[in-house]
Amino acid sequence: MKKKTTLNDIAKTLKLTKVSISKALRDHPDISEQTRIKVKQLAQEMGYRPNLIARSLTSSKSKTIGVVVPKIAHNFFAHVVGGIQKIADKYDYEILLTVSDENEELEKQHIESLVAMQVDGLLVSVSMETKNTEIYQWIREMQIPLVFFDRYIPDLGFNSVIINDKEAARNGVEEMIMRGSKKIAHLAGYEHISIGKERRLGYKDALEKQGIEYDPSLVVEGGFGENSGYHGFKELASRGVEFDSIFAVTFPVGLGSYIAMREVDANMIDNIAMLAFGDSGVRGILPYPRYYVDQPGMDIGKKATELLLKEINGVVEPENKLVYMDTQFVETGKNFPVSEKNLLMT
Amino acid sequence: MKKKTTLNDIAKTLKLTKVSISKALRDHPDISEQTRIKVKQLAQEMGYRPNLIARSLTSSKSKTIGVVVPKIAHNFFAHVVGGIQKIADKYDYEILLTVSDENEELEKQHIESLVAMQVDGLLVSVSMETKNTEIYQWIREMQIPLVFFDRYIPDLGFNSVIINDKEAARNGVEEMIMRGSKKIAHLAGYEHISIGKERRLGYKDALEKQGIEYDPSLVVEGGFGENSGYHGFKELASRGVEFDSIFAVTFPVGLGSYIAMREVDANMIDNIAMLAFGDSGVRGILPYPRYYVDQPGMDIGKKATELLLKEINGVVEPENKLVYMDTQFVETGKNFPVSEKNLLMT
DNA sequence: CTGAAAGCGCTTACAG
DNA sequence: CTGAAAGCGCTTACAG
Repeated sequence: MKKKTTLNDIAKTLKLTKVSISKALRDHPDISEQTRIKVKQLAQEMGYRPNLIARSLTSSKSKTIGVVVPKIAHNFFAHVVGGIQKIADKYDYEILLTVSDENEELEKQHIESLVAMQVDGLLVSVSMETKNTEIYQWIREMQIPLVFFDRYIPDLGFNSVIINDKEAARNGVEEMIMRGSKKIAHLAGYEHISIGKERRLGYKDALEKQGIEYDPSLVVEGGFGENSGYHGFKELASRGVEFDSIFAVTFPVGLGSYIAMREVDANMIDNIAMLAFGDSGVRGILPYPRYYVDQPGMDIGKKATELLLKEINGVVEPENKLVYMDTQFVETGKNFPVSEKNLLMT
Repeated sequence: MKKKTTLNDIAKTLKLTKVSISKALRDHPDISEQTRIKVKQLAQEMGYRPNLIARSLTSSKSKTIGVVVPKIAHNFFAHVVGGIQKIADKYDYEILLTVSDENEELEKQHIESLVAMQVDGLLVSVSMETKNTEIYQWIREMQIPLVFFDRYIPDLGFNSVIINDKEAARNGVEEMIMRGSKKIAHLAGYEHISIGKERRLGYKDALEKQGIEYDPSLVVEGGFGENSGYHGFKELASRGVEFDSIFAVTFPVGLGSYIAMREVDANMIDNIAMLAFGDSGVRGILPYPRYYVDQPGMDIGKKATELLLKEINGVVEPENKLVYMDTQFVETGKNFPVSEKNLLMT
């Protein structure tokens, strides 16, 4: 790499000192109109760009946000990251993006190196493996701003931007029941992860409200990816219990179960109704899931980033607040008519 | 934010100097066994983490890679970013991710600020608006390592990791013809973007090879997003020309055209065969596109990153080399049987 | 209006 | 084996 031109380079050819150059470039009132113009012109000619690393070191602000997502190649998280980007752009922050791949150790390592890189704050969605909260307690002690999104750990003193998982699950399952579902299986997420726990509670609530008895043999617990859905369905099928519908904890789980379903009995596809959290990103075109809870990924990303920036600027205090984003129950091809206004505007 | 402990903090409580601490922590042979142990223990207790910003300033290596993608909430790019991450993790680099949103000006701004942040190298996929190449020439002059992926600008002296767009398009269109397509419309991308130009050339080649006359009224030029597909189809339909098949330059274009198709005549859906570059990420389940060119997003990301790291380490010279990644022609539900081994392993 | 001094947290090269 | 010096590129606070 070629050597970049520095304040000193400009200073020398102008027989001034780097301090004056620094001031001139930042329109400091100290500097006279004419030298300011002269300086800026030369800076331009010499292709000067401030070294932001050096600036960070003096200002102890890096204008950088660290992000940890469990997965990136998944519709929902990709949209969240898109939202984060939009707000970051607006306020002139850059994003250090890391992916935990649902791995607790990787998550911890990434957080540590982001902190070592002096990010001004962190945005994290917890991996499905994470059980040890030490690293987060340390972040809290260090008073490093952090906002959770989608998957959070409660009672650690951090704000979280999430959807109302329990409520949305209850509503979704009730809608299925009103549309004729009688025996609804649940491919559930781990209980120790917020979304797994809450969605399952919503499922139970819906059954109770509709006077249907909760049957544990209709529930299979697992992770949040396609593999879990695939094996979850196989497990379910092997139990020999009857069901006419499935509530999948995430879209990937629904997708995995659908693939398993094809193998077990292709006819099921038309006869088993499926509800999932999240969609494929190809709205209304995919026949599965028949019903889904539309999660506003981009809005979650935006909101979480705005909140984090407020904490960074000391406008908002970190606490255990949960900020809920609205979701929508969608019946494929019905209340989401495919038309121009639903284009993703890309 | 609480003040982090520094080398000096450790030095003081140990009545040593920061230099010795620095050496001790990095296992420099200068330091005696016992003080090394003492230092490390105290560092641990005091929760010391090196300030990577400071280290960057002295070492003039930031261990950071800047990435510019046109879109992030799109299956293909999300997979590419996933691949970039994997390799970055492996070699202990962090990723500064930016999104140009297909906007030339934003792209330029992001590149400038990434350079100002002293990234060790850049990975970029050019926005569909980009016509001015000045910023890239400057990058070249500054000898900052840069590798293009998917969408590149030729003859600027950078290596690019791409698919063989022309070849894959030719092959795909020929496959359609062999399956009975006779009049294939093309929703094409802009000519000034590599993938737009090459895919169109492939389309023409296929027609020629199969003895079908090229008909300009079957080609609509536009961008690479859903909107372009939507309006492209409407334009096509308005021309009153006959066609039995569509070749869409990207998956989003195919999706947009499909939505428009539904509006114009829902029956078309079963009668018009569609070929697109890229898929939905929900392999084999979506009825559209009937045919697609499977683009190995993750592999492209990995390969581009590996190449970039080699340039950063001076092992590979930047030149105008094009590295091609393999693609595969897929007929939905046919040569991509839905089964466990096709799970995305998530 | 311009400059000399000090410092951000670290590393490298040179003394002792 | 330990330390004093110098520097990475910038900014802040204080003199003149």
